[in-house]
Amino acid sequence: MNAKRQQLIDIALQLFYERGINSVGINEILSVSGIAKKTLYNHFNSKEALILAALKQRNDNFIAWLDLCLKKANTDIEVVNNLFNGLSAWFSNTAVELGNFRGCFFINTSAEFSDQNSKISQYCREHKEQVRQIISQHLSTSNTELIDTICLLKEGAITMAYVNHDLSMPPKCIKIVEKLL
Amino acid sequence: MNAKRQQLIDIALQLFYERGINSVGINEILSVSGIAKKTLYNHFNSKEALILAALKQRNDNFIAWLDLCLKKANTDIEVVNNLFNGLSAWFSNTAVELGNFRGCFFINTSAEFSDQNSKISQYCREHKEQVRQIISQHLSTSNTELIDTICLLKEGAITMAYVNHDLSMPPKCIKIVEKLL
DNA sequence: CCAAAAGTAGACATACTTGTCTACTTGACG
DNA sequence: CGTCAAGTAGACAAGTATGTCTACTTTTGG
Repeated sequence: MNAKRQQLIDIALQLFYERGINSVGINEILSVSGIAKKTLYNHFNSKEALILAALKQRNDNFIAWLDLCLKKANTDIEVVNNLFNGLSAWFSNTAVELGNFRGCFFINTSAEFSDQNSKISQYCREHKEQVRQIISQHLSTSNTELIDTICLLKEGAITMAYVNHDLSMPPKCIKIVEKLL
Repeated sequence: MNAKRQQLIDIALQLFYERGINSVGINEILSVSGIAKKTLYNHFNSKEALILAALKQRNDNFIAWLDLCLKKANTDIEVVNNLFNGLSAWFSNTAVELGNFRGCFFINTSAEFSDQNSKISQYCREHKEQVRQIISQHLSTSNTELIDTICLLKEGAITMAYVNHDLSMPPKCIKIVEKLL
């Protein structure tokens, strides 16, 4: 049954994102989901495989949410507005699809796994690349300098929201991009 | 003896920064340092106390390095240059005082400790506040918008260097600030 | 309707975690 | 030179981690 598999992924993602991957054990995922250990190891070879599935799930959710945000925009400046207003909504837990804000799952996961060649770290990198692609797709220009700037501001805003508890950056990001155009 | 205490802090900081706090056990710190467990628990009540001491040590190192970087500047634009050139040096392991780059120790630690009210998360926040203060001190303006922008770009550059393996952001940050002035 | 697949419960192996404690040794200093 | 703090080595307690395995039950499809 794939339902059990999906259930495991969903609960693992929620717990991993809420508390960090290394702070959540297999046994907790099992007791919360009410699924047997054998079933988990039928679907996933190891905890790492489950982590990768949870990362992929989060990536899918995030990309879908972002795409929806940016799709509504008609001009480049609207794309920028929608991106940073979207971040604001995420930070203040208004974006239901993304769950309670606890920073970027991929930044957090990179921080936990120091081996930069591990599949996990690589996947985090790929996620960031995909996000960049989505942003790029919705902009009419292929000005890489501008896209770099937007990504830079985005990462800064996420980090400051999580670490500094400063949620006020997204509007400032919009102003900065406006000035640069 | 305070020498043993300092030795424990130094080795703990190195291992914690290299591999993440939750991935490094007390026993490893002891075997690497060659210090007895009793001695560690004479100086620190718990692993958490050692973590806090390591965070403080890193904060001291980082602030000293940053202050030295910025001190050499005579104008605001030079301050900005020195800041981001300093980050470049850090990312490419040219800033010996900061060790091999593995992202920002405080961002990484925040990611590992989900409880935002814990002393550890609070200390990470305080570190970011101190860094902002240092930058602010070296600038002639007290334009908070500008300081926000610089901090935003700084956090973005650190995150992209670590997660994306993109070390090229600092020069771009300088250009962005120049355009905004 | 029955066989195969997929589920459950949970004991178990093995390894590692933090923190305590005993018994012994070393070194600094009045 | 002897006392006492500070160090060492490491066994131990109690808990947790991942992953395996047995034995049993439920679901499902031909």
